[in-house]
Amino acid sequence: MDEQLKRILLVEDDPNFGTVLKDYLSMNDYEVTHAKNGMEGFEKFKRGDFDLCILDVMMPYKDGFTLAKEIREKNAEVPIVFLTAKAMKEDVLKGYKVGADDYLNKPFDSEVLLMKIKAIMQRKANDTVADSKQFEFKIGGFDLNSKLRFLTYNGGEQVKLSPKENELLRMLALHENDLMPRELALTKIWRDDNYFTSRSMDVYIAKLRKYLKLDPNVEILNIHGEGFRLVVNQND
Amino acid sequence: MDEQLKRILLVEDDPNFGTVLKDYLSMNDYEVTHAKNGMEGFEKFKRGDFDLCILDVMMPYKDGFTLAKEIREKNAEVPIVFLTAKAMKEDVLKGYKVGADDYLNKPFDSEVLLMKIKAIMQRKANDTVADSKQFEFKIGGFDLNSKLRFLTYNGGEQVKLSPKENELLRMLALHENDLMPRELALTKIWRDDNYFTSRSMDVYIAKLRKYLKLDPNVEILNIHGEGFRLVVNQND
DNA sequence: GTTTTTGTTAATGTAAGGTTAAATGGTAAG
DNA sequence: CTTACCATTTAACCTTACATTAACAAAAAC
Repeated sequence: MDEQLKRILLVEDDPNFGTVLKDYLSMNDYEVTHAKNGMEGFEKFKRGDFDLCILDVMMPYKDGFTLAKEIREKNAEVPIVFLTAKAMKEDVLKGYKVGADDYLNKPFDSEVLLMKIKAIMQRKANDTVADSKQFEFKIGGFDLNSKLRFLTYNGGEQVKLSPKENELLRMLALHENDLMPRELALTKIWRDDNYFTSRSMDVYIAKLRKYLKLDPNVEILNIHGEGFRLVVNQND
Repeated sequence: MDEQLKRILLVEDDPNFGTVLKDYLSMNDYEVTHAKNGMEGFEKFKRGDFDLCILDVMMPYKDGFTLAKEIREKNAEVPIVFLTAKAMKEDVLKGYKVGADDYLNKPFDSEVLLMKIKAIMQRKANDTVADSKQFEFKIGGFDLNSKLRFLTYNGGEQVKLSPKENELLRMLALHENDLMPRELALTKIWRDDNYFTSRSMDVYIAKLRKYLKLDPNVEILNIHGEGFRLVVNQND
């Protein structure tokens, strides 16, 4: 699998500071989603798949702590960093109680932020068993090499797969004969769950079905409203 | 099984406040049923299946306490939260005596309400053994896979089931050879008990009977005015 | 025997999924 | 700088799946 860009959710209501910070992080090879308030932040969090959340503490409607708590309920793993203007001790305590991974006082040195981000990502990378590391699959008569992105049928011709084709087929293979929820592929591969990504996914399902037609025992079934199922019949 | 939306019954006679609150909760991903007085509240409670009740204490004809008592008679589990304008101590006591889970004084911070709701739902989620987790059933010669929604007869052809077919058959299977009350399926699956949902359920019973005809030892019997019974005869 | 409940089939409306082609956007070659 | 190519998204349109409602028949209760 190619190195995915690390994704950061930045929730910051100050438009100037937020934009500057977003640009700075983008320039340093992070993919940044910027939400302008707590509500928006939570919505975006639910729809995406983030490696780190940076939350401003002081926000108008929903403060950073409340947001952090909501995020923690959905996901116990994702690292959270708080930004705060004033360094009040009780706030810091509150933050760590909610499961903060770090704390930064505004104004802060942007390089310090980068280093901290790097450190946090690495720390997490180690103790995360991470989404299965399996990259080779036997699917009926096919062999999928997900690292090199190709599919072979009975040792014959290799079909090259595009990145999306590859990841989608891999995710189906990880759930062989079982349900692969639509939502899972959308949040993990497309990193967004909406009408258009869903349409896009259908296009890719069609492409995969075309490839898999070679083996009549392999098919991708739809489970209406739930997702897809890669089934392999053994009628040998 | 997919995450069901949590359902809230809101009983509040003030139309303005009620509507605003309903909208606010809806925006936060709750499915809200709004009743404008105690009578209506009780009717709707009986017909639906709610995860939480929010009751205004001061209501014209039937006050919140009386309503709460009636609700408790029907269901000892469902969490109840009272809304009250004045914070009179004896009222609070009365509320807890009726089995309140929490108390909120108007005007209240809407975020506080959200947090309390979440906390209560979680608390309940833990001590609820939750509706059976069984998803595979043997019904005479049939195998029902309720997660992937299909029915197999003697290991042969698979029939795909629609979500409603699947849930209904699963509920029948959970009560195999016993009465499955009409009302149970309607409140649990259709989440509403009225003439039309009842007719709809009959339609689904007919569909299931068609599927089950393959095995002469399996049938769905009606118990007039009560419900249905999935019987498996062992005349081997 | 009349009313209520249930059985069954068909009609309707809506949402989800399937398919194809064109638009977009990035990247490498010319 | 322009062109050509590729992966992906967007758009349009079509098909299928599903749930509800209607309409009428049959059975049970009263």
